[in-house]
Amino acid sequence: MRLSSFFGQTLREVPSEADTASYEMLLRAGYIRQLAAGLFSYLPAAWRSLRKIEQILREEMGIIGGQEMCMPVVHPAELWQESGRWYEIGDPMARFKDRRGRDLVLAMTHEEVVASLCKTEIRSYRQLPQMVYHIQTKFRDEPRARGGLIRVREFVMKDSYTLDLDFEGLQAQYERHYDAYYRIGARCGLKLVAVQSDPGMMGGKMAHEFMYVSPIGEDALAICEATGYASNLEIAEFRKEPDDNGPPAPLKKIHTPGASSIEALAAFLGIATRQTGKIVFFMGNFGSDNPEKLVIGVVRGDMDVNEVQLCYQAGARELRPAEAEEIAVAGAVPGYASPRDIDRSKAVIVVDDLVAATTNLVVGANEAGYHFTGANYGRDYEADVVGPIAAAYEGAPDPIGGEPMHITRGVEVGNIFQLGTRYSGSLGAMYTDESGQEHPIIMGSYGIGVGRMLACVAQEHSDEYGLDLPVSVAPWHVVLVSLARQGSTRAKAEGLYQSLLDAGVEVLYDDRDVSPGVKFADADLRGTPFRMTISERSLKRGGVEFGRRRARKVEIVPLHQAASCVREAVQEAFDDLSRSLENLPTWGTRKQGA
RNA sequence: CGGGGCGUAGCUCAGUCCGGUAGAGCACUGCGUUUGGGACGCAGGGGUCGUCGGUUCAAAUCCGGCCGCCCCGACCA
Repeated sequence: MRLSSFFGQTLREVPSEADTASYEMLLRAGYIRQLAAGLFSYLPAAWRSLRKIEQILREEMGIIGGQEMCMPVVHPAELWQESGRWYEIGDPMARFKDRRGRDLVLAMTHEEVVASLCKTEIRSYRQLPQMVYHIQTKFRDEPRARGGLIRVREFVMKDSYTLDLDFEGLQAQYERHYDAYYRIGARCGLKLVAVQSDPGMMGGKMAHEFMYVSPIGEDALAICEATGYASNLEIAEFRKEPDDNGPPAPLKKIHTPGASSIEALAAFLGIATRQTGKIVFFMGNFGSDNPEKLVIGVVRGDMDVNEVQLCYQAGARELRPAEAEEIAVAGAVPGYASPRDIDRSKAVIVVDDLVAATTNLVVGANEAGYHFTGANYGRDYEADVVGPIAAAYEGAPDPIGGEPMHITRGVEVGNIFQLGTRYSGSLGAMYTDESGQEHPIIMGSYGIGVGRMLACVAQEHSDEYGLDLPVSVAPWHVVLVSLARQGSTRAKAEGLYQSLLDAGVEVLYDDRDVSPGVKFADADLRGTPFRMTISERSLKRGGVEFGRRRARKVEIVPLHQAASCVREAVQEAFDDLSRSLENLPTWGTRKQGA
């Protein structure tokens, strides 16, 4: 590609909307342009990179037996009504009508379509297992897009779907995806970490997310290097040892004026926050048949509630923060709230298992300015559910070996879900077994965001000068900078460009009539891993300069060897990436709890 | 959806408080000088100041509605 006629300009100044390094660099390097919130155009540079990522996805899906296909972006509402997600998912699903008034949706994902296809395509156990995938646009009307390509509304995703006779088959395909996802990350030059995750609205029981660990990530992760435990904080467990607060003491009501927070209470009484109980209030949605109900969570004062776990333990579909009036209905007094004296018909009380096992906590008295000391579970208050609802925290002992966990952040690049019969059941995707019995197909679904992968690679592989992409993802292998001022040099540059093309090297040829500084700055920004410079000066020294992007030292390569030299360097770079595949985690070698 | 910020040239921003002929840098066009890390000079082109309405002799500026973008929170397959 000749830069003189290339579409996509670099920006010298940082666009004000750039909130992450990846976004800033992808904008400045002329890869992407925002059209509206969460909607991006991919300029030629980005498109080349995205197609390379897609090709890696195709190859790895092929290796584990996937067959590529393509399913529509627009779906009839009936399909989503049958699965129930038409009703479960609210605003994130974009809905519209066609000219006949028929309800349509923009695809958020394709479980329904796959299940629907299975109804006609899969009849017999002889046709299973199967694995299909496509690389297709999705739309999710996110309440708030951010981070450039990190969180967008329209995006391209590779999503694959496995179809099995039974859970053993599902497990096998799940494990193959687990391994493939690690390989995909490595081939893109990005280290990913698999963490256990919440199956959430996908249904099913086991799920992992493949995370790019970075402070820009939106998910919090609990990871223990020592034991290998790795989990999304949403479902992270940790080992709990109750403090020894002595044998149960009598319950005593005490005056605690102004101590309406845990910190103030602990300071007032001269005790540690861990000797108190913290009460939090949510409104739980318990499904269409039940009205909303107050959900009261109780954790130890030094801990926070894990909302996902509280929701699960309470048996609610979803939680939202409760309003003051809603709290008052059950008889609770915020700031001095107590698990005692709650109207149990109006609230679901969930007590953390650690709290239930700890004696003599200080809790509110449901009366402004008063608390109880010596509160003991079972004697002084009871719960509808006792379960783990406390959020893991920095240094919390991991559930396997009790080693301290580290809380970090990560971007979810991919995920794998064991769906089971969630969709095949509701949509009637059945197969007939040897004995003539019908069973729902056992499904799994597996996604990787293509644009998000590019964003993460860009985030990881950039410096103050711009992008420095891995050879597998960079739009071009090498940028050929011509500083030619004489016609004869220009002719040599043209010849070199042609010989690089002939050698199969992907070359961006800077043939523009601009100053050297501009060319070097753009070369640094655009992220090609190698740079070759031809000029009167280099020719005087015996050829052309060649080296890594921004290399301090460059080697002089004779003109006639230049193309093969680049080709070899590119091959070496690919070989390096291949070597990084050798010691990747796999399902078989993963540590317990990973 | 709640809280906050912003909307002026392709980009980054000044001008708004205190109403009175729309600005700068970068980018772009032409000419000349330059030429190994975002050169210089001269001459140009480009904006119904997000939008609709109100106040006023007069609105980028004051007031109100709406729209859009960004940040924090909520939400997130």
